[in-house]
Amino acid sequence: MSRIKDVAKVAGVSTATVSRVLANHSRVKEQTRRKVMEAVEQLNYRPNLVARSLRVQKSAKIGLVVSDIRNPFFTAISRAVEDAAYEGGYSVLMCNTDENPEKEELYLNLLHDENVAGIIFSPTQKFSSKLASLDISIPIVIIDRTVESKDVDMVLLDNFAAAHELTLHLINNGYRKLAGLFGNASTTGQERSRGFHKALKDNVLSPVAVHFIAPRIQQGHETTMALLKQKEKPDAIFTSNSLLTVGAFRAIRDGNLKIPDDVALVGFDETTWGALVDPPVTVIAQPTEEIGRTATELLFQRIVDPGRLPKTVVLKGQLLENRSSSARGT
Amino acid sequence: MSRIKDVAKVAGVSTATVSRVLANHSRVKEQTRRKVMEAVEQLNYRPNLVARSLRVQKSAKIGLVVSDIRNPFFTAISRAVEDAAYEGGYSVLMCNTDENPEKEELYLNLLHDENVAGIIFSPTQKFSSKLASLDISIPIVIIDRTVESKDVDMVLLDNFAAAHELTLHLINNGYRKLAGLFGNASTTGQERSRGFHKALKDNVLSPVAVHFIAPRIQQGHETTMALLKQKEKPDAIFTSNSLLTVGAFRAIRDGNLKIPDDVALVGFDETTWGALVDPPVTVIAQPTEEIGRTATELLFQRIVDPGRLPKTVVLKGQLLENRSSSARGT
DNA sequence: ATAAACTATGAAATCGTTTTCATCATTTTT
DNA sequence: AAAAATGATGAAAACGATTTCATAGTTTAT
Repeated sequence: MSRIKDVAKVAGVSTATVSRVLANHSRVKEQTRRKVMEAVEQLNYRPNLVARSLRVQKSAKIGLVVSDIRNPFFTAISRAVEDAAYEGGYSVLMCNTDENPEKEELYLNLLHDENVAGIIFSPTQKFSSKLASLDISIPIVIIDRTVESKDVDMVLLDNFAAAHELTLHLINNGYRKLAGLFGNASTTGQERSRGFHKALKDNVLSPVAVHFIAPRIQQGHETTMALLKQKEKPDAIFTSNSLLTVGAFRAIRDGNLKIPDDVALVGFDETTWGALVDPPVTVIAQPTEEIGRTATELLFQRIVDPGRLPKTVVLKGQLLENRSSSARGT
Repeated sequence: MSRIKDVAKVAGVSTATVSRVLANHSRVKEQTRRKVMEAVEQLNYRPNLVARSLRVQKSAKIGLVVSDIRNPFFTAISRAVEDAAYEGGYSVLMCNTDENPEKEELYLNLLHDENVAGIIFSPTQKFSSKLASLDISIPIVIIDRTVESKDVDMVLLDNFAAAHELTLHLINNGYRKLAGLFGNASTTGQERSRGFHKALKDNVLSPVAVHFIAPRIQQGHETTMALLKQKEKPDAIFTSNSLLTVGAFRAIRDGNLKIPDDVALVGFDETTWGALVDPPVTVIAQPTEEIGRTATELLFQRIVDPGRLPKTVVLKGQLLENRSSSARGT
């Protein structure tokens, strides 16, 4: 591996000049520029990014900290962030925290210590309060979940409105005994439950059951199984996250019940499977591509101008009506 | 942010001593150790990883270069690699190449320049020949796909055997007019097609159609649509990748055909949706957790001992029989 | 023709660690 | 008690880039 020193020697100039040619900042005589470029070619020189990062105290990397890589929502986000970052000349360091606050702290510190230019982060609820106290002074954009301190960029779904709309859809289609399954790891679950409750209250209804559980297929399955065995069975199940939806779907099928005749099912996130199963599942689709892109752009803006006032972008979900919640008695 | 210099000053020792205390290598008097640790606590000091990496010319990061993050297979692998790396004290820098050889080269160089300790990589077919010529002298473990130069660690599925078994399963269940859809980006598609052909030949059959296409839902859909319109319709479709399986599944449904009565469908990889749809899809499940773990372990071994002879670990897929390919006339 | 202004370049400092080498203090051996 | 061995520590070099500052060489202004 060749170093800048080697290039300088071959070109017959100082390392400072080589650096200047490559950085393209200050003026260099055309003749020397050519000499240097030739030497660079010849030696196939690439600058050492670690050394550069140490010197300039920054890098062309951004960190992406997601809470569950197996959740298709985050996969889709990752993809969008990756693309947007690549276009901006940045590469992405991706970390999976598994909804574990310890891992969150570890990875945030790690990324900070790696001199990343900024971080896109979906924090657990536990962590959100801690964020302010963390003394990392690098650009951060929060996605998917709110944090308490408002002075940070965020890209969120209007979860309340989305959940409200989804619940209303169920009510309008004739369902009256609704049960809600919400993730307990994020603020998202909280907000969606508020929309759920509001819609019910507006219609003078109360939920048959409400559970805050770990956002895992397994938990969704178990909880739904229990729900379907209880005395007052729900006629519709509202799930706040696609992993819970999978669990619920399986449980309903395992109980030999028909969707939506025996029990309707709705959820969040447009997934491959949600459209392929029978019946296809009604969901609120999140604009993942837009969330990822917006977050990356917001991050870039803040990197360029750390002083700019924090912005919160709230995006709308889109109701995709499907047969899993078609009107009662149809 | 405090530096090692600050810690040294507070503790009243030299930076060398601080470094020694933290590295835990050489001996330090218990009393000084305590002084240093107190200073570290007090200042909340964390070593600058970039500086360390520059000095020791390595880091506790590994690179994971996958070809499509939206493919659940790679998501599952990522998860396993992440976990295994975390346990080993490493963090993972994850890159998505989108089956694009340019991005592959870019990311491989980037990771190299970032001083990663090693790379886990699933190369495109185009790239595999180039790998040997690339002058990056860091530990690499290839996953999922073979490369031409044999002197590198690999973790692979026995694709030939898996495809053979899957094809035989179709034949044994009474299907005779098989069509094959294979990914054209990887060696995996090639090998699976060989297993497919071999099983047919063993039974004195020939395929109705064979297509090598981009491993995308869209392509799988289009190709299957065309297949179902041609004169000699297949009675079973073999897909070599879960994205193609999705596409085929949709196309069959769009054509109002019944699986498996009108046409059977089999594929690779255990996915959420594959088990939930009706009928559930027969697949060869890959041991993703094991692939990811093994790759990480192999990489760790090579990092420790760069001289050890390259190893290729070949894992077996598991046939999960399902109704999408149940015996004809049953 | 001389002074002033500007250009192009190199030497050296710097980023924050780790590690070698030398040194001094302490313990062990004779 | 002197010599030898061992232990603990600090000063300084090293990793490989960027950038400040100084300077020699040119051009422009007087």
